[in-house]
Amino acid sequence: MGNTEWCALAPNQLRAIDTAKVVRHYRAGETIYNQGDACTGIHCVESGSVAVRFMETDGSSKMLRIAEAGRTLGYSDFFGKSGYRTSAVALNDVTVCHIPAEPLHSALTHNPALGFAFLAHGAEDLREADAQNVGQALHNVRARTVQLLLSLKDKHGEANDAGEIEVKLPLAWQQAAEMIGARPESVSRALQALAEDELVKVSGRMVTIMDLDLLLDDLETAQD
Amino acid sequence: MGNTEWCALAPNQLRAIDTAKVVRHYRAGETIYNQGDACTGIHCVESGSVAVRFMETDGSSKMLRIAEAGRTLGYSDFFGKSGYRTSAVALNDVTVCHIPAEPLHSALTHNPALGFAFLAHGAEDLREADAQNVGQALHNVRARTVQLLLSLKDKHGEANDAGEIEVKLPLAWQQAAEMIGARPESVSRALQALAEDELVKVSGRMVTIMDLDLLLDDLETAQD
DNA sequence: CGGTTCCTTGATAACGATCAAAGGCCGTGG
DNA sequence: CCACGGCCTTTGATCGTTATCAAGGAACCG
Repeated sequence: MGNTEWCALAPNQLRAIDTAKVVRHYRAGETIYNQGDACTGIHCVESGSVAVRFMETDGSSKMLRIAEAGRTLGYSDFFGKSGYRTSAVALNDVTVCHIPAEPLHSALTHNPALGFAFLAHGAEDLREADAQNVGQALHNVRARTVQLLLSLKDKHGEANDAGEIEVKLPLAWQQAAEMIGARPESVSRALQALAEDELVKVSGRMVTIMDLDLLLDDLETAQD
Repeated sequence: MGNTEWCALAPNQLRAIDTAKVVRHYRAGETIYNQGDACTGIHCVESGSVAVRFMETDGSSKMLRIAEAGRTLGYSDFFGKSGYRTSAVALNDVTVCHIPAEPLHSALTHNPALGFAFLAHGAEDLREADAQNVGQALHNVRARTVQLLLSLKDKHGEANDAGEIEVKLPLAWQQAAEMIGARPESVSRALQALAEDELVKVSGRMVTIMDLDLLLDDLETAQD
């Protein structure tokens, strides 16, 4: 199960969770759970990337975040206990293990350290949500696009021979647009502008950051 | 301490916290803690309203949320353990009690129920942050203004004889604008438009919702 | 190869930001 | 009690960014 919150567990507790857990595989586009479904437990992403999105009553929706391997999904809905607030959809081939409510609840009651791990996890998610809020309110599409690139580079970036960072995006422009609160056309134009300024190179879903420092400078210098 | 997460505590644990806590009073505009300060514990709002805001390196800032009586401040920074991510400023006269790290940590280790309470609290904050994200991305200033009004009416609204809801705003337009990611001028104009449509009446910081259902309809019908 | 889906490109329009100025509100001090 | 200064709010005019609409092109897949 990798080195996640579960490290906090004693061997016998871990065994109880391990026997109860269900491992599932999803292909790109498949739904892991749907907004409104009853919350039967939590989901841990073991590999792949999962999009978390929220849909409004009128049908419009927004992608809230991307959960990478090692992240836990639906835990906040679990503790909030009123069904899933969001939907989770696989962005590529994904392995998820589902942990039913009961063994989890029991482990939490017997091991405070596990609770701390979840609290830290929750703090991190809130931090990211707040950061997105701030970015959306204060920065223009170009800056938000850069921020998205920067946040994706950690998990999806790879340095090449030229000292550049190649980021293989796990999402379509359309979805990227949804993440930063813009239209696909605007993201397309923003990336084009960045390419013209020789800050990045774009080729399909592969974006190469030519000079990380220059890109960071660009964020600082941004007019809004 | 009202009926907050602390209800989960046994009498002797409660006493330990009670003796360690420090009650403080703040006047409008005073700072409870500053972004970047070391996190010495958590703060519970006992009365009044507290603004939580985040400032960027360039000086621009955004108000993230308003913490009302009964809410806990800084807990996510406490669990994230790297200083306060945000600043907290009193919007009006406020009573806050500060609970130092040590007794809190100890109570959490000995009482899993307290951990659950904080997890639920965190889930709620994340839910609200997500909702703000969605609103900011999908709705125009008028709709966001309405949403802010609706969210404030629960704590600051009061029904009058005519069946209307009078909402006494705890913040200036300027701050309201910062919350919904807009400029004060835009909020002013949005409220004016709502008044012209006879959905609300505005008089200083008192906003009267003339018909809640009509206002909700307006949100649904909104063009974006 | 035809279909779908996604991306680009261009033209236009609208929403909200920005700038500037004037008017209220309130506390302070004469 | 009135005058003053500061801060917030309103109002008007203009500008810019981004959404929107529309059409053409590229990539992918059966």
